[in-house]
Amino acid sequence: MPKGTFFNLPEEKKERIIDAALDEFSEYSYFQARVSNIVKKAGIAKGSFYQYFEDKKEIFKYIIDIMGEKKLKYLEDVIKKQPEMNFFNFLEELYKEGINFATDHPRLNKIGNKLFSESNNKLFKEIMEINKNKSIDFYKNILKNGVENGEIDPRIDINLTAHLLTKINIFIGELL
Amino acid sequence: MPKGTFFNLPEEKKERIIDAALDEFSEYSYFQARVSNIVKKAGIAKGSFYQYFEDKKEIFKYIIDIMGEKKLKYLEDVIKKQPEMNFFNFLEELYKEGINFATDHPRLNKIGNKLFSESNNKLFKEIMEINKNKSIDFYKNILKNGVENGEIDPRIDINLTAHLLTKINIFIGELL
Amino acid sequence: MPKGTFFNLPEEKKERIIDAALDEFSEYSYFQARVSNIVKKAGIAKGSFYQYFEDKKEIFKYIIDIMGEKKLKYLEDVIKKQPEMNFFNFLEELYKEGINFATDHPRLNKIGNKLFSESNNKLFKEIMEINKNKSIDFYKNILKNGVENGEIDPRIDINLTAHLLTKINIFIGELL
Amino acid sequence: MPKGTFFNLPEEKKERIIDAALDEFSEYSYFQARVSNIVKKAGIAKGSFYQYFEDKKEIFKYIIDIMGEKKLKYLEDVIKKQPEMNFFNFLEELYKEGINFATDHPRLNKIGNKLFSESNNKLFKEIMEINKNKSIDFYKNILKNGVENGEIDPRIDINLTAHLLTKINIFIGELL
DNA sequence: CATGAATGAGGATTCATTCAT
DNA sequence: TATGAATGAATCCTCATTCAT
Repeated sequence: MPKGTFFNLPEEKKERIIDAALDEFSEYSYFQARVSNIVKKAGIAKGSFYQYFEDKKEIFKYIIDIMGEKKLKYLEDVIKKQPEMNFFNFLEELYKEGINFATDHPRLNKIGNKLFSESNNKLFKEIMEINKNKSIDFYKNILKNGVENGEIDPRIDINLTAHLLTKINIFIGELL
Repeated sequence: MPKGTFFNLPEEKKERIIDAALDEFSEYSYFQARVSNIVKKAGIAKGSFYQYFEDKKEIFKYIIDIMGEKKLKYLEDVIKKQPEMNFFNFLEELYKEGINFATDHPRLNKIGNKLFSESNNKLFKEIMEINKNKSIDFYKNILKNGVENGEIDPRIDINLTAHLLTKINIFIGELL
Repeated sequence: MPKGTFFNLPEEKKERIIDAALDEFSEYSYFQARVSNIVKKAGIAKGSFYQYFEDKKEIFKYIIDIMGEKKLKYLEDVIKKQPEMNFFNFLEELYKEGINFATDHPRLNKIGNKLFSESNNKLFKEIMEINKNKSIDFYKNILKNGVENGEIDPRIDINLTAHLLTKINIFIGELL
Repeated sequence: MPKGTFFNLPEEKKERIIDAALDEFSEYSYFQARVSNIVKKAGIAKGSFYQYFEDKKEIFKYIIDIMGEKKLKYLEDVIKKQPEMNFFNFLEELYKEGINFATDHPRLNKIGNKLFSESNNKLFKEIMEINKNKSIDFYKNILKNGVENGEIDPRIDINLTAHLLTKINIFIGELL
């Protein structure tokens, strides 16, 4: 999370900074992304950057957080309606909203795609402090429900399928 | 292409170098990969490296080339038999061999996957001097054939479909 | 000396600031000490700090001044009684009070110790604009008296001895 | 310890670098010392510095090591003769050699003095990874011997006395 | 051809101080 | 007077590439 100083900033400035970071991180991988590019694009001093964020890692994680929240907003309505739907309709709706998200937020989509492909990197795991993948967990849950409701063949490998569904998600995102 | 000096090297040494590069580029992205790691693993001097290769870019492209050739070997037989097959059998065989390749050459497979995900990067395009994708061109060709033979609906968007088939290829590679 | 604004401050605030500076300078050397730590501990704004003090140098010198005054208070009574004492009793009393001071004001004692060890540093001398040491001068004076009174062998090197007595002072301070 | 590359350097260059480091660390505290000053004085490129030493910490520790070894050479002969001497003669000889060391190596002496005064600093302990002080341990040992031989009153506090003897050592060093 | 030392541009980060309100 | 955001020079360190032997 950014430091308090960041949140005290006028809305316009915060947006300029986030926008600059989105530009940078959607174009370059975390390691290729340059703090100096972000501050240049945002029109702030280098020193200021470090008053808002602990380090490069922090702004990156913040951008990922924003992505998570934004995506959740798209999926929320679908998720609420889950009880009324069968598994396959639900999946369909989920993907549809995923596509909407990617269309509306192309830079976040790009970042998300990179994220997955970098997530195997040892150093990267350290940076993100992520061990398990939220997305995979999400699918595991709904798969389990599907099995319990008798909509899904209980012989499937839930773990593998969740992994697969996540990959398909990414796959679709990359097509956009 | 490596300099002449590289090809004059004893087979064993060349292999050691390629092996080291494979290790490095399959573990790290092009930008994260370190020349010094490669020379250390290969057990050669830094100066020697630059007598074999113009720069980091060059060895990377060379590895990609090797990958292309190796993959081609897997597909060659299938491609030869294309005239005797209908489009969909052909596709099936193609994928099967693709899977064989990925299984036999896990490091090359990893590099190939990374390649695709980095290929959007402006800087990366410059590095690779690649604008068009060989794989996509390949699928375009066989799609065109399919259309001509009446096996494929001529209303499909060949470009898009070729793109899609390539992605599916990558997608499968990532699952392995 | 602090700016006028500092002295206009309510007593309680002034003390908070001095206390924070004492904490910082007793824990860290002048160069390791951070203005931002002082303002944080004092609970004032950074801008305010620079309305009270010209710069870091100034608050440091001010702390040193306070130390000098406080120490003087301890020694004053002894000094007054100097005429009635012989040199060696006087010295003894001086050291006794020095120990009392160090015990009562551990942070100032720490700062004083550091001061001496840094005082050789070229940059530091510039900061302190000190070339001669008050303490040494003080001992020179009483040594001269001692010689005049016939209590001390006139063949001693007054300069050297004054230096030595100062060092012994520090030495004792460091033991506490 | 420096990297191998440092030891491969021609004697003259190694000396130039050590000399530059001695200059810097004897004038400035570890934190004030600047790598850029060292390389400038040594006449080497910044990048070269980092091929010889992992970081600033490492060259500092190396200088400390050199100091330890050099000092040991001075004390070695005295220590060998310990069995033939009584405790107080031994101590005297030890101090004499300590003075010789300080006179012959004024910069190392300065660094040693600083070392002790900084050794209380939390950050500094981390840098040095020193928890117990070699010097104090050394004195504890010879004190124990003295007690066993009946030369020293067994009622003394060995710990405290060792500490005191070390301080006196430093004290003398600072006088030179 | 082989070697490994030399180089320096460029990166992230720190912090005293200034500025605008 | 009080505030805290803004600044940028200065710091340590990295690494692809060049150079001299």
